[in-house]
Amino acid sequence: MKLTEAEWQIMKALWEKHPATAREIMERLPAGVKWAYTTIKTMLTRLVDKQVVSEAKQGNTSVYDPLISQRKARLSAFRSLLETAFDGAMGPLVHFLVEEEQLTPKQKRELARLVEDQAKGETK
Amino acid sequence: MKLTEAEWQIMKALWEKHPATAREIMERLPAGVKWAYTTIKTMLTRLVDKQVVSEAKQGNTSVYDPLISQRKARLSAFRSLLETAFDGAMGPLVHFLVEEEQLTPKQKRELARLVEDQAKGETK
DNA sequence: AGAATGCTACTACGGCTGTAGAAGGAGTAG
DNA sequence: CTACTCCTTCTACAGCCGTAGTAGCATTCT
Repeated sequence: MKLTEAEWQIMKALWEKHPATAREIMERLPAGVKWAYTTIKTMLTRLVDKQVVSEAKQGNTSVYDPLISQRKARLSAFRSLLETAFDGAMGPLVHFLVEEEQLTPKQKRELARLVEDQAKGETK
Repeated sequence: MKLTEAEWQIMKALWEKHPATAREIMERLPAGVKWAYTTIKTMLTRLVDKQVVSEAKQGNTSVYDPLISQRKARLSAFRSLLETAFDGAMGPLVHFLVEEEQLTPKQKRELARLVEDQAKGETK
């Protein structure tokens, strides 16, 4: 399921600690983000509609839980980028990553190490 | 500048060969994509408004050119993903990439090689 | 000249997004 | 009982996106 930019904000707050009420989510949003309470409610409702979040009543208050993991959401966002911007192939992305100064030397070394570790584990 | 999914299709066709007319772009779209000619014109107009494409008259026909490179568009899309889905940090993304089976063994080796090459060139 | 073709500019329209206000029920402090 | 506070649901609205139709002007075939 595709999340919008604003929805990611909500979801991040929710993944961080859940279940959570709308108010708790509001408090956990990044400092810069100042949405009205009802804005958050609206987005939560939409997320529930999208089946990305579940809603349960606790007294008169709704309590929300993520229905998809951050991992899954990331995967989906990543795939989408790959698809639209890199012809769906890792090749161009890898190339881009390495070429575009996207990595600090440290990250490059870390990446190299991680990749090597993984590569080693595989049958050729 | 942020491109939408549909705009990426147009842009890809345009990067492939340009300058190009709307009709040429139409012909160069992936087989699956069947947009009306005017749809393409509309999107081109919007891209011109967004200053992502330039338009020049050749007789009574418009000829379009990309104003941003594919590299730059990719960079921007990539940054946006990084920002919204990976907390703006390469660390989580790298981790994700290596963990999530996003790479075939071959790609991992290639990535490792590329990364090493780059890492070598740098002052530690 | 008349008809067909091709291009342009303008208009449209439903759905999604960001952002919220308003109204109303319920618990709580006085 | 009354006022305040908090939560909920409904409604709104502008802007962007996907997708195109229509009308009008120029060129070209017959």
